[in-house]
Amino acid sequence: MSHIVVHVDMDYFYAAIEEREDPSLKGRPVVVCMYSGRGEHGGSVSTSNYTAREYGIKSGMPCSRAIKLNPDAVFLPVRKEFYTEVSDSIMEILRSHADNDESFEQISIDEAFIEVADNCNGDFECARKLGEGIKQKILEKEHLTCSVGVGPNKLIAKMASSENKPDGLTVISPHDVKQFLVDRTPSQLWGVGDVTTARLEQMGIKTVGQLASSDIVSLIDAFGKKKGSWLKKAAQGIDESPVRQREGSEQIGRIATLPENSSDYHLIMPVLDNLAGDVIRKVIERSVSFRQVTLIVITSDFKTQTRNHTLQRAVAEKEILRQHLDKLLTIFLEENKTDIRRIGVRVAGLQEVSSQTTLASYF
DNA sequence: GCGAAAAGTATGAT
DNA sequence: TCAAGCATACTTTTCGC
Repeated sequence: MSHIVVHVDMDYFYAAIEEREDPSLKGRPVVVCMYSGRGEHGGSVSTSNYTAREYGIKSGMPCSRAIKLNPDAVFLPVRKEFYTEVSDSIMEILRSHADNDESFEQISIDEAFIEVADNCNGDFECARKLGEGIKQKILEKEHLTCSVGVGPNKLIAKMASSENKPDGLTVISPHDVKQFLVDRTPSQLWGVGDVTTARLEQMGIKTVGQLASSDIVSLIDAFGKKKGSWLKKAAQGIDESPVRQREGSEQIGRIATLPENSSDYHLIMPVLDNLAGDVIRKVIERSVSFRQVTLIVITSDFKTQTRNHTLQRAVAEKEILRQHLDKLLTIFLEENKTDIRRIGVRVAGLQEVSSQTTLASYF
């Protein structure tokens, strides 16, 4: 049987939660910020509610710019752990509507796909009702709205959910896919960002329809084999990637802005040490160990560089992580003169810590 | 010179 | 002009034979 994918996207998630917690915020522009600690307003906008968006305030924008756009807006710092709790509760609802546990895929703190072809016996009208049911349940349980998209694959479902925001529900049946896509801009395709858009424009491709009928060879020429052929298929509404349960992220990282740009080990290492502690905490929580350690450096010219080390065996110890980061940083500072603006840690090559004792006591 | 692993970069969404 | 903190996919380089 063919697929029916439902994509659920929470509306202005962080800001909506803050509104819910403090009803006096409703109707006012609300901006949730990630502060860098550089001056009073240093940082970027994480999420803004729709009232704030009317003033042009949106994700990724410097907070200082948001203030200029509306000095009367309410600015709040992100409370990630709290939002994660709310997210977990919502994901539970979504998971319960999927065909089975394997047919649920959370892709971010506020978005997920579910496959419902079996539950709906291939019927898109049934999927619409299921989507309405999900919206209702989330509203009852968490007092939050979401936008839902239904489509024959993840790509179309994701784009459909963006179609009517906020609090929308859009169903695109296989028959509607071509019309749905043809007049869109390539940037509306999920996976096409600024860089890809600019290159397509250079090639004279301004609509998804044009992309769909453009020459695969020239696309591969410009974007490489994988991305080139993906673009052509996506433009035709074809996406075979399955909805699959993710076991949790493949990497765990933390990054922060230094109090000032610097190349001084004594200023940078303590910051790095704190980040390493955060990472280790998450590692322990997930009960995993890691084999790769990466130092992330963003220099004062905003270029990102990474330095990596692979361990002999997977570990989960703070001291070992610290040691390797220290070495990577020292080498980096020896080889580079540009000041550092932001510093980060990432571990990867994660493996489940097989708790032998637990297993043994179980049997 | 090969395939695999490691290292490093580009990209994207919130 | 001002620019956060994540994760993933992809590409290039190095390693082991």
